[in-house]
Amino acid sequence: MGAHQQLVRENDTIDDVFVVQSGWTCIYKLLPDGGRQVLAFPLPGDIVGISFLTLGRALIALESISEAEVSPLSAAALARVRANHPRVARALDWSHARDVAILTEHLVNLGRRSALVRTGHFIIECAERLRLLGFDTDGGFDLPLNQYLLADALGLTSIHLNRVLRQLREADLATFRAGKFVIHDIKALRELAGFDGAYLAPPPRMP
Amino acid sequence: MGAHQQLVRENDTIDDVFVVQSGWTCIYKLLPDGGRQVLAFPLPGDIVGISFLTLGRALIALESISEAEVSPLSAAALARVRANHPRVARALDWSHARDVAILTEHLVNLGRRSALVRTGHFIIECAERLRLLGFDTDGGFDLPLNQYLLADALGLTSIHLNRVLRQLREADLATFRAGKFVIHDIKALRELAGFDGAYLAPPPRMP
DNA sequence: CGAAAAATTGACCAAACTCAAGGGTGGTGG
DNA sequence: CCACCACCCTTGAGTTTGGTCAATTTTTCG
Repeated sequence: MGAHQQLVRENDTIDDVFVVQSGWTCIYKLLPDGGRQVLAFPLPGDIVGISFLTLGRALIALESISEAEVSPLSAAALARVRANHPRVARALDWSHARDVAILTEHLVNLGRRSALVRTGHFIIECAERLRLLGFDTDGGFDLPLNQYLLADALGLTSIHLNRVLRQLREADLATFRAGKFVIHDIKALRELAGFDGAYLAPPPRMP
Repeated sequence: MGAHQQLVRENDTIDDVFVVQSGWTCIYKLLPDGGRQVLAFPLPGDIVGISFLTLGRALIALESISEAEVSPLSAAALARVRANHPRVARALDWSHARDVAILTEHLVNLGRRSALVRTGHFIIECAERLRLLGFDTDGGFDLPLNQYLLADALGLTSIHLNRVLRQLREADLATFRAGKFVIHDIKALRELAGFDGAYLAPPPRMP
């Protein structure tokens, strides 16, 4: 599927979850005044919409932001796999718990961190998530977003985000250009962000 | 149990969930700089910590803020009740999905709403949640918090929250005093907040 | 090449924070 | 009964952070 395809709209009735197989996606909510808050960027392996099966309808929208593969999975199929494969069921539970942990950290980010620290935290989180997926993020990583989308995730205007990115660049911490983050000094960036990756850690013992 | 009792600290290892039976509680995260972000105020009937069973340890802290009853429930007991009572299992799923929806709305609140609108939204949400629990919130409701805690929930300083509360009072929308909100004009407040309560709605058909 | 999208910048403004000082209020012990 | 203390609330003055408006430049892509 191409970039910028809408897979779920707010208030859609839902019978499937969506399994991201490759590429970048985002989930968001719109506001009456036209604003948008990006809630998360589900990555390959992530499952979107588990809770909306229970609620009966989507409270958020889902969109691809790069070329992406996203597979719908019916509630019935999900229930079957859960029933027949306890280890998979546990993995699903863990995945969902981690999603909530990421959402929670995002909330903290918006509520209690300055634009600069918040942006730094976001960068480290992305790098860490990609690293756990097996990507090498030492020097940086692809993040195929424009600054509008990034700003909507970070609760900033795109203009202010632009200035924050310049600060990061001028402090030789990280550079964002053409959909790529280059990290110059990950140690300093982690320190700036006060990053504690415990919420991303895989479970103690999992298949 | 009395007010201001800590039930779970961040990073505690966890074998139980906590069922709030009566009173007000809050869950929060602390920041390296001493700041605090309150994530939610679980009310009677809410269950705290389901996802931490899966993760093995708590990523948040839980505290009572008023006189409250909170019952621990072991993972084993929870699994048993799930297995034996499908309707209860469904209710638990729904409750958890709703918690995530509330968290999500809180995130939107912090990311994209002004202090005034955000505070208004919070008030309406509380009133609505209490109403769904059977309380009469037409004129207002008890909210046994101090302004520090409320500010930490809303991502504001207590000083600024105080000014926002004054604005609400002077606009004849709502008054907060001595742990009570009095709502003067709920219609106008809803409008101010752009409140859409869909995320709180009970499921289409539930026991 | 040329149009559209995205990024960047400047000047100015508004929202929210900081610092500092008072005021209430309820509880406790003298 | 009152003085005192702890905790919370309130307000003012000044600063900082982030937002708004309005260009201009750069990049992307057909």
